[in-house]
Amino acid sequence: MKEASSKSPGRPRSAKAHQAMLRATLELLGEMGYGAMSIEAIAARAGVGKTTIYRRYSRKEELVADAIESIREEVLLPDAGSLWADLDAVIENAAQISLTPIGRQAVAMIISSAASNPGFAQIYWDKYLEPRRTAFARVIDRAKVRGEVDQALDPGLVFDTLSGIMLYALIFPPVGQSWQDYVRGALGLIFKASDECP
Amino acid sequence: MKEASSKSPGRPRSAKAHQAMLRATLELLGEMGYGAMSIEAIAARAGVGKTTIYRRYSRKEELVADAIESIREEVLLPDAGSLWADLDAVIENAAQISLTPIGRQAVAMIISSAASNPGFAQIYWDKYLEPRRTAFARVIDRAKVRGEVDQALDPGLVFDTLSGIMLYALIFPPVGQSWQDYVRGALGLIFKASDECP
DNA sequence: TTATTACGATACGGTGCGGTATCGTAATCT
DNA sequence: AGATTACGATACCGCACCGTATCGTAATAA
Repeated sequence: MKEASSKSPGRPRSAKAHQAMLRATLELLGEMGYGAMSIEAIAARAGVGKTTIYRRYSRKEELVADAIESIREEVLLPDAGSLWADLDAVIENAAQISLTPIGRQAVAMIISSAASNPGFAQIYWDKYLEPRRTAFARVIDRAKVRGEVDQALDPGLVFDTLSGIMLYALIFPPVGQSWQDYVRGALGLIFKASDECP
Repeated sequence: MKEASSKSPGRPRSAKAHQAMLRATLELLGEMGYGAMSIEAIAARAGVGKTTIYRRYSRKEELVADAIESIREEVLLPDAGSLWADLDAVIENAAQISLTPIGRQAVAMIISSAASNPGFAQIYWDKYLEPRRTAFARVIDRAKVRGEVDQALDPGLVFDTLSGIMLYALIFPPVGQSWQDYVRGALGLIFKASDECP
């Protein structure tokens, strides 16, 4: 009734239970962080038995990696008409995701376990950063066509710098200014340069 | 023989034991991260009794906060003659600290617990970032005197952006390029702008 | 000296979690 | 139908840790 695959006999694995445990994993990750998270707590939150989790994952890292990987999203950055209108869309998109508890804890986990478990950083890169980096390159391309920025500007480097300042502002929230405005100001530092400096 | 204070009678608290537990805390923080660190392990590593720790700190966060706070360092940025020579000194200084296991875990801890325990971020700001931010402002001032950058350039904003890209490069190490060179390239993005755009 | 406090070491009960096993039930294949 | 596999629930053992208490010893003040 759920998964009409074929192969083996017996009751098939419940997609519902699987989704519930991934969801609970993300919730708890956001609430308490990777280290403090227990399989028992995840099972309880998801309303599934521990067995059902252990049947799928043998280690916590596998579960968490899969949970993060399950976050699929579209990165849509339609042409807003001008460089800054496009940039505002980029900032807003990032704000709605990175300012989330899950986003915070995911980043913290990546940094903390970068040495012992580089897989987390890879997943985060593949699933989150890389698509945005590609989309951002298109924004810069459009700006180049419009003559708004230097033709030689490296989109990847700009994206990394932008990501950096966003991350920084996430940890040390600006005072007397919105997160978005602050990021916009830092971005101005870069694009004042590549305007047109003949 | 250790702390010749006055007041109360009885054996005074051992400065040696105190220092040993702070040191062990930093070591273990770098090795396994905040969450996985136990008081028992700290006591064992420091060669002190658990009692001796509990007599001073009632919670792990207090101990860790104090340990991080105990890292005192001078931030010396002597005039190296040119803007880029000064900047190289800044980058090198940051590299030697942030690329350390302790530095990594400290940052991870701050991000992870930023919501539940803003004290960590505050300590990091006061003890690490703020002194560097001030020192960096002097670097920019010198560059302004030399006419190397725009007079209106905001030193704080530049510093934040620089810190951001450093943090980003810490999480996602550049490939085929040293950390320092990568940061230098990103910095070029900013200072190409404020060179002299007449 | 005596009183007082800290020390390292060890032991203790309590708790939470890991990971496995078991149970009765539910879903699916042949 | 019967075989097979997954399910949620629960119990279980073992372990690591927490936080406190206790012990004999060391260091200091009066």
